[in-house]
Amino acid sequence: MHEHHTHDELQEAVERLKNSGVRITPQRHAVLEYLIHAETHPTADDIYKALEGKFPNMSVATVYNNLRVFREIGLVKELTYGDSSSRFDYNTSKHYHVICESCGKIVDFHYPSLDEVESLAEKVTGFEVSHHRMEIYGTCPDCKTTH
Amino acid sequence: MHEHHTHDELQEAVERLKNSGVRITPQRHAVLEYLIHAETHPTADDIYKALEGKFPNMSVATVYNNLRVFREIGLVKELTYGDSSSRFDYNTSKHYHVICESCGKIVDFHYPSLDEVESLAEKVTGFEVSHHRMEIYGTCPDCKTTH
DNA sequence: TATTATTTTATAATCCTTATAATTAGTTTA
DNA sequence: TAAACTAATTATAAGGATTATAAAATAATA
Repeated sequence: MHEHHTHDELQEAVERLKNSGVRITPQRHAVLEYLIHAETHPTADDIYKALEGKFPNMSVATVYNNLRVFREIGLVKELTYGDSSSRFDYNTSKHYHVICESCGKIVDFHYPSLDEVESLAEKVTGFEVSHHRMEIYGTCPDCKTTH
Repeated sequence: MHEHHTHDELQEAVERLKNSGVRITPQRHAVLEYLIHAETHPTADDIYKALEGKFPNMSVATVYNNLRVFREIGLVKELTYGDSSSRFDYNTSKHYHVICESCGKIVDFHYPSLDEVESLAEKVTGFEVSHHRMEIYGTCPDCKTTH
């Protein structure tokens, strides 16, 4: 999903963590690295299973803890769709998601942020708007042809 | 949230259920009625608690079952935000939601549907788009002043 | 009214996520 | 570098929302 993740991106993220007073442990580093290089939007369990080989003793709680830390710092976004578990997305640039209702595939979709919607919402509701989320649902090319 | 819910709206919904071969039981009727007249976007447990007086023996499973039936027919929309439980919204007209990050209040917000976003997504991703969801987050007037 | 299919109920089970407490391991300071 | 301090990890249990199950009740139909 994220086109080019150079080593620099991981380094940058590590620096940002350090500056926030977060320790860089091997497990934490691995979770972060996995997220940055992920071609998918993994669940906590996906990450846990993927790192099982490298860290046979790692606890699921560690994955959740680290994801929370990353989220609080703003490195990672938590995506809550209808299905059971949250998905996690490394925050590169602002983008939206297109989700296949048949197979669950999630594809990034870049679109200029909907600023006017936000400002109209402020006017109409009196809220002080901070951000918004949007997802688009449909059927992906693979699922269209496969029947 | 929904400005005027005449008796007709409930009747219409009941008809739609009947036409889909769904039986109208007292519990089902009550859940539906509650949703239509709700000023909030209740969770399954909200509904369960609200109907406790009328139906002391009703099971939570019944609430969930009926909400699923309503959702499958399209009468009701399930909203999944970051927090633990889903919220349910009776589908009147298309609208969006503005959510207070401080107190959790949900306010309806009408905006012309983002058709161009959908069609661009189709072009770029090759998906056959069916619909989208959008929520706007911020601080509500009450929470702004109360600080 | 008898039959059939659906719905409700009560309960248990499941799944995801968080809490807890003990242990381990980074980090800092002397 | 070693000691001290603090944070992170682990293993486990607990929590909460939702779903599954099977028996009992109820609605629809003939």
